[in-house]
Amino acid sequence: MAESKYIIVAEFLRELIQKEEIKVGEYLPSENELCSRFSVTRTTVRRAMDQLMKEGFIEKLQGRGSRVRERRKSLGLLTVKGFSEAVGSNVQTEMLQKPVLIKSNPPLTWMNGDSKDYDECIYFERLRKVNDIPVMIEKNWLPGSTLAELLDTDFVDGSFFRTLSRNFKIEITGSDHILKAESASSKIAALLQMPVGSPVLHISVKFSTNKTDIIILSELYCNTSQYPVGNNYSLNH
Amino acid sequence: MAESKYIIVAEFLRELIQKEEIKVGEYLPSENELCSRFSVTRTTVRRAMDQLMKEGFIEKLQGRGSRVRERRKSLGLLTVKGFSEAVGSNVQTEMLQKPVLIKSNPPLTWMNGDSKDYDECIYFERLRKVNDIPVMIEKNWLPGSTLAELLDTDFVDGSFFRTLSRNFKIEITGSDHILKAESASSKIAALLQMPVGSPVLHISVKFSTNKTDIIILSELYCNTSQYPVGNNYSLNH
DNA sequence: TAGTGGTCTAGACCACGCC
DNA sequence: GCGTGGTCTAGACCACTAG
Repeated sequence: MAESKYIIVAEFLRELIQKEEIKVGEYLPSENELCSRFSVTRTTVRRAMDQLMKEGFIEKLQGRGSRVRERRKSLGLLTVKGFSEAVGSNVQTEMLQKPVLIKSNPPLTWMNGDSKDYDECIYFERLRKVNDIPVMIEKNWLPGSTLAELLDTDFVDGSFFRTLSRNFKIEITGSDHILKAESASSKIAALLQMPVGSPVLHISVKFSTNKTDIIILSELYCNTSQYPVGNNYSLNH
Repeated sequence: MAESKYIIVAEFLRELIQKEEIKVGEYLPSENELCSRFSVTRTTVRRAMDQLMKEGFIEKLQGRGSRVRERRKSLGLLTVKGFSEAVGSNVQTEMLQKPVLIKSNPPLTWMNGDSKDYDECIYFERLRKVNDIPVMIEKNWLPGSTLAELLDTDFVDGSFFRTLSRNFKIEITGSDHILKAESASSKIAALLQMPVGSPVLHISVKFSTNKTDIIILSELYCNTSQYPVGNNYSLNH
């Protein structure tokens, strides 16, 4: 069964965006041009573009055209995106543990019932700072070894998610969060340079992607005293 | 300028759902039936239903029909919905302050720059419990006095959001969150029955609605030790 | 005025669920 | 087999933006 035409058109455009052959703010080919290029009707092209709009890749401007937008703005801060896109300026990232293949399971928070066992996964750990003040510890698990290439790859612009998009065509399609306020353990407190027992925001995240077999698990510990965590949601993509 | 036909069809269906003339799990009229009822083509009807799907009201099942779904499931837990929909069972709500019209501004968190001053707003405060354990304090502001009727209205099924939907056709279309882990003040600690200084999750929320002049502001304080806060996001409505 | 996206028609055929 | 939603065609006219 061949793929639908609108999916083919959407994939074509999505790849142009992922490879940044059309950059943020630049316009896609017009609907009529895409019609003739793919020999389809405008309905089909519009369907493809509606899909990309829903995914947050583009926005349409009547009378002007369709433009690539910054995807983060349509997806929210910590909702489904990483950190380097989240805070505008003066963000530093310290890699506490470079990506390695480990032989144990990811944390159990999300590993109940629905998911099989993974005998190995890729793990890395980072410390995020704003203006040289540590604000977040980020532990990441990528179950399975499908993406072992990641071990040898430098992150595109320092961004994990951008690397997944550009190099592997993996896009985040959803996320589940569990939020807790906890007292900082001695280890967490030391890394975040705060007194032991201070309140920290603990977020467990499960990201789902367009590849059904690929998920990403994260455990975040945030010092919110100066930089609270933001999140936003909108139906009007 | 008359409204588009697909908007008229969508409004017709949305109202049926809001009034629960079609209940959760029940099927809408088929696309073809709506075509003849409104004298439009299937394209137009499908457009209307795509809109409702995006808003989270319905889901389509190929070969069967289109069904009303529980909207909360498409919008996430604390993302854009209230509490009584969020936790399945054993939830009690204690009204600490019944809705009143107060003459002061809502809290300043969201009142920066973009928004005008409100000389009055509706305020109410609730304590949410699970299995008789207090888990969340909820302070709510509804700027302006447009909805003064609310003061005399009992909440539909005890739900504030359902009341807005059923009685006022107000639907949540988005939300902004600011999350902080804080130490419980004596007042908060007393209400949540936890020691002073315990970590509490403080969430400031701004809800936007389909009526541009109506927003809702909330300040939530959660004891997450037993009942953490959940949140989820998905592109695949 | 030319080009873009927004709405809409009147068909067609396919894939799926159910009886 | 029948009814449902899913995909697609080949047009049409409108609303908006920009040169």
